[in-house]
Amino acid sequence: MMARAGLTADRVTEAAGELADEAGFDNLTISALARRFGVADASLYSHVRNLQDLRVRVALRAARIQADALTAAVAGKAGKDALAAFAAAYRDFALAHPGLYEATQLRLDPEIVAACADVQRIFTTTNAVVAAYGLPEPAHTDAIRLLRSTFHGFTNLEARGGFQASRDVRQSWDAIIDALDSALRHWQVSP
Amino acid sequence: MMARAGLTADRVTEAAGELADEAGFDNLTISALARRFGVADASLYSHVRNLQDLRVRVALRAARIQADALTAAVAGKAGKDALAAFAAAYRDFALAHPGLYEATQLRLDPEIVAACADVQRIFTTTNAVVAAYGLPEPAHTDAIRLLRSTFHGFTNLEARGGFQASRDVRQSWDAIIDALDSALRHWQVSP
DNA sequence: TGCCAAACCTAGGAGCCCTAGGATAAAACC
DNA sequence: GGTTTTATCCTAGGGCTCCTAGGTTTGGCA
Repeated sequence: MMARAGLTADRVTEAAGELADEAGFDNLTISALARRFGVADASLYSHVRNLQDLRVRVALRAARIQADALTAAVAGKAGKDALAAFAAAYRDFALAHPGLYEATQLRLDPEIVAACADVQRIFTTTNAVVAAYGLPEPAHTDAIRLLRSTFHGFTNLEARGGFQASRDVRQSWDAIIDALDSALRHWQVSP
Repeated sequence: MMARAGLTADRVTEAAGELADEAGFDNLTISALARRFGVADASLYSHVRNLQDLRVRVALRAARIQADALTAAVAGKAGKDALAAFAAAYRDFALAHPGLYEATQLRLDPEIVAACADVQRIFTTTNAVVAAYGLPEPAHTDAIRLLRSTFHGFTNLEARGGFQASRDVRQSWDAIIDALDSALRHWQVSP
């Protein structure tokens, strides 16, 4: 009588990502997702253990998409070129997929993080961008943290309308890349 | 028979802030707050319109505390001294009051933001710190956005355990302040 | 002391998460 | 093609949350 929706863990996760992008990761809910499929809430539990599991799946999917975008952006580049390309890909991903970007901020089990190749790819790509500046440890690690903090903080503020001054946000972003590049080149290595 | 809890909007908001600090802003719930007072859920609705209203009240309270800390920290300082003091106060607040800090990230109605003196104090204080570096517009605004982004991103990452390398987080923070100071001093003002 | 405005209550509806166990469509096998 | 098996999807229901409506008690004040 009623045709089946043809659900599977992947399709559910994919739709969950779309829902998160449209309604926000916080509003990613089992009920809303079931409604989207025209299915009872309970039906989703055949494919997903519970809401937390669904959120983790979306986060891992987001990591894969983000890792793809970042690694593709910096391929064959170095120095400021790589930094600018990395930054552009980072911001573009956050703007194009606000829900997935929120998902990347989910606190994941350290074991999952260590085992997830996509998360590791993000690490190594970030590492490669900074490595071109030739900083010794611990400055290298500090520089990575600076970049992660600034990119994350900026996109976060932008996403929730934190910049209300008239200055164009994109131009601020470009100026900040310049400033970060300058900071990396002139990093003061303490003894 | 049963002694009254002596609730009032302020006491409710204060307790809500404590609960948010202990359990996280996301877990600030009407039920949990009522339990904390030993009172029925419905009783709180005499003092607070609804959950969203409670969250806004906590956010405004957080803005006041944060504004107090920031303005007190930079009083009488300028240049890098002011920057370092601002940064220390910012991070200390985020670490001491994780729930209130999360509350400051709540998306508020622009009218409320404009009308809230404490939020404006945070703006003017940040503005003053950057003003000492004498940057012309639009570099001044870009520099403010850099600082806000980096501080916000760093504390956010730290709060959810985003820095897992062995490098001490506090030392990274200090190095990043140095780097930001350098970036502000050497800001490249485009024509 | 008696009245009034709060403070606080019980009762109950709606939405969400999740479990248990049953029905049914699609695939696998004979 | 018919039968068995499997996985998909269902209904029923419990617990937690937010919130409303309307009643009861308390503490202060005339």
